[in-house]
This record gives sequence, structure tokens and C-alpha cells, in this order.
Amino acid sequence: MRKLPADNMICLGSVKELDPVKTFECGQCFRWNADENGVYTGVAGGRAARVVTKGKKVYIKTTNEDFYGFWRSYFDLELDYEAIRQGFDAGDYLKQCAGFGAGIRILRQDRWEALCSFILSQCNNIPRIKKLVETLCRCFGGVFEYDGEAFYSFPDAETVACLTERDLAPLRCGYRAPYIIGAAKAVAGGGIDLDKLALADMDEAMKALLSLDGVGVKVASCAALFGLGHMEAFPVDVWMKRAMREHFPPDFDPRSLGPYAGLAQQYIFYYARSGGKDSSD
DNA sequence: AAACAGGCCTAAA
DNA sequence: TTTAGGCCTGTT
Repeated sequence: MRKLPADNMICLGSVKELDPVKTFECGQCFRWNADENGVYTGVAGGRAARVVTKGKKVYIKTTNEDFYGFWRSYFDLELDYEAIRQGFDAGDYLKQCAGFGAGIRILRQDRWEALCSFILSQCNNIPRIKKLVETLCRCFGGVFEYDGEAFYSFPDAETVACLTERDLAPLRCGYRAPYIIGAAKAVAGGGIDLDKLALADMDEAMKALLSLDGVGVKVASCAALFGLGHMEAFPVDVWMKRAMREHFPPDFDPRSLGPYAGLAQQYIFYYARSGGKDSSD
């Protein structure tokens, strides 16, 4: 078993820039969980880490190598979110949402993991999605050790491509099983090149994703935003539909929000989901 | 117990 | 081009 030493606390910045609660609970990721002390433990990129808030600062327990080689990019630390928020120009409601959601960062998740996870997400709530993803990893992912515990990486597309619906039966993901197998085959077989789609423009990426069975506009936009790094992608689910119905004109075009529309979407979504109430109140 | 859930697909207007 | 019903499963 590969061991990852975890003896090192590195500062990720202030809560204002990276709020673990908002970032991990805003629905974009499924493998971060808080313990009773509010310490988050998560798995990404075949690594595990803990994220700890101490006062106004946020720290990650990992090696220097993994921080610079992986987590810094995963948490999108190079991007100035404050400046992007200032740049939004779409009225008081978005300002309100952005103020409320300040601290959310769009995690740069693994492309295949994001696609697969959001296929599984359809018509499910977050606890169940988390359970599905966790089971998928335990059954078919690689095991490694971190901080004396066993963790499981997300199975790569090549692995899932070789599975049958029968293999996936223990997952109990129902009609989504053939969808993820099909997507895995496309990704592993080169029918869809996620690396290329990350560099392509969003419309091209969306078009390719939508060609997959079981991937509609909502799942494709989530994969584009959270996996491919297309910050202009604007996922619209039932919560967003309601928020937009109540606060935006009927002919509102998300593209008018510019290249970071996806971040605006997260602010609006998080605000709507939280009912405008801060979880720390 | 029946309806619903952070969608998608297909069939039918 | 838009709309209804069904789909696996788990929860209420």
C-alpha cells in the first residue's frame, strides 16, 4: 500500500478567500466530509488531505510536494475571486448572493471523476450521491494510506469501461449504470478527449458531452464547470430555475455574466439552497 | 402508501 | 420545440 505522509500543515489562505464549509458544501464535490470539529477530510487526484480552519486561516495537512504539485491547483488558488466578484455587474440580487457566498471556490476536479459523478447525481440528493461515489471508489478504486487510514481513489475511466452492469449492481445506481459505463468507454477509448475539451471552447465541450447517453444539458454543464474548468458554464437545476424565475427577467442570458458566469451560478445556487441563512448563525 | 428527488430519454403533440 | 411519462432506488 502506497503511503502518503501527512505531517505538514500548509496555509491555504484566509476563510474569506477559501471558506471550507461553503466550498465543500455548495454541491460541487462529493468526497469531502466534516467531522464533529469541522475538520474536512477528502480525496482527490489519488490523494487524501485534511482541511482545518483555525481562526481566520485555513490549513491543509499534506506534504509540500503534494501541495505545490496538486492541491494549489485543485483549490484554484491562483485565481483572484475577489476581483471577479467585483467585476460582476448584474444587479443587487447577484451582489447579495456573491456577498453571501464569498469564500466559495470552484474546485478544479478531475475531469473524468466530475463527469461520472454528475451522471450519477441525476435525480438524487447529495447524501445519496456521496454514498454512490464512495461505494464506487471502494469497489473499484485504488487503495492508499493517509494519516494511518485507508482511502480509495476514484476509479479511472479505463477501469469503469471494463465493468458490466452486473459488476455495478452492488452500487445500486439503477438506470445510471449503463450511462457511466458508456461514458467510461467513450473517455477511455478516445471517443471523447476530456483533456482536449478542457482546452476547447465551452460550446464545443458541451456538444461533445451531450453526445453521451445519459448526459443532458445540466450534467454536461456541471462536468464542464467542475471538471473541465470552463468557468463560463452555467448549470441550471430546479433551484436555479426557481431563483432565476424570481430574480431575473424571463429572457435572461447567462452569457451576459461573462467568462465567470459559472461562479455567479454557484453564488446564486448556494444562496438559494441556504435560504439566505448563514450556516454559522 | 404514494410521491418525490439537484435528469434524461423517448414518444407524441 | 415543447411536454408527459417512465425509469432504479431510497426516503418521507
